Amino acid sequence: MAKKNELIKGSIDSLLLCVIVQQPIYGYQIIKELEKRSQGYFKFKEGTLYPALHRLEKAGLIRGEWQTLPNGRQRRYYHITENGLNILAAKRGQWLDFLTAMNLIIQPVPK
Amino acid sequence: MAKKNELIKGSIDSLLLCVIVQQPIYGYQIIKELEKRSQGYFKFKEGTLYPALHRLEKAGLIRGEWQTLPNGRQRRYYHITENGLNILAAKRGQWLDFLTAMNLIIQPVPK
DNA sequence: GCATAACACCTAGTATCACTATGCACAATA
DNA sequence: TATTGTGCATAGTGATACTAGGTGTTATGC
Repeated sequence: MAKKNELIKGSIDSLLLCVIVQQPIYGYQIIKELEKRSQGYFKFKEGTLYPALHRLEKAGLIRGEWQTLPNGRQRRYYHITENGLNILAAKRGQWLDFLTAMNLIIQPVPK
Repeated sequence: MAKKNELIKGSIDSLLLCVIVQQPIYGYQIIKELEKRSQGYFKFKEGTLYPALHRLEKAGLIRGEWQTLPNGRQRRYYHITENGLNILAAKRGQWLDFLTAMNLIIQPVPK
């Protein structure tokens, strides 16, 4: 059964923060942005993204604000909070640690 | 509240296969081996390891065999199967892909 | 001698979380 | 006109790593 990639689990929060930290951005655009930047690797579904955004907002790492477009439609723009910045820095460190540990085990493609 | 590291999810199978592929080894020793090789980063609990081993065995990626030690005690040694070798190769590739994608997003520690 | 840690296996229950599927609403395109 | 794209949202599901507990033996510390 092996899902496509269980590795992704636990990485979403970091990915979202990485995108949001660069500019206020709304949900739908985040999906597009992550797909573009990862050269098509990350293709999150709305069912994955929105709950994650709500989680992050509830945790105080990001803050969302509704904005009304000229045509009357609404978008919810997220920006990162002070706390979010700290957590993002920590998460980058965690990623490096994890990466290092994984490579110590998985790399040895002795051959 | 942000578990220590959700990134680990999805990586266990690969880690186990990486260790088992090098030598027949038993559960308890796998924990020690992963901790040693990762310089203390990976410290899996039995409650994580044994179900994972059973899962891999059920999937046909590894095979376990009970061995009786001179003192009469028993250990279950696991070795990798042909299918396990293939999956391991695939998982190594998946790891590289994931790694690449993650770095494209997370790396930009501009500054 | 006795208690604690280490060895070595196991399971049940829980929480998390990314997924599928679905819904609403409007705009643009085919 | 029908489909695709934009933009938000939730309910339900499945996978999985965790906590917490259990069994029994051996080695170490006090």
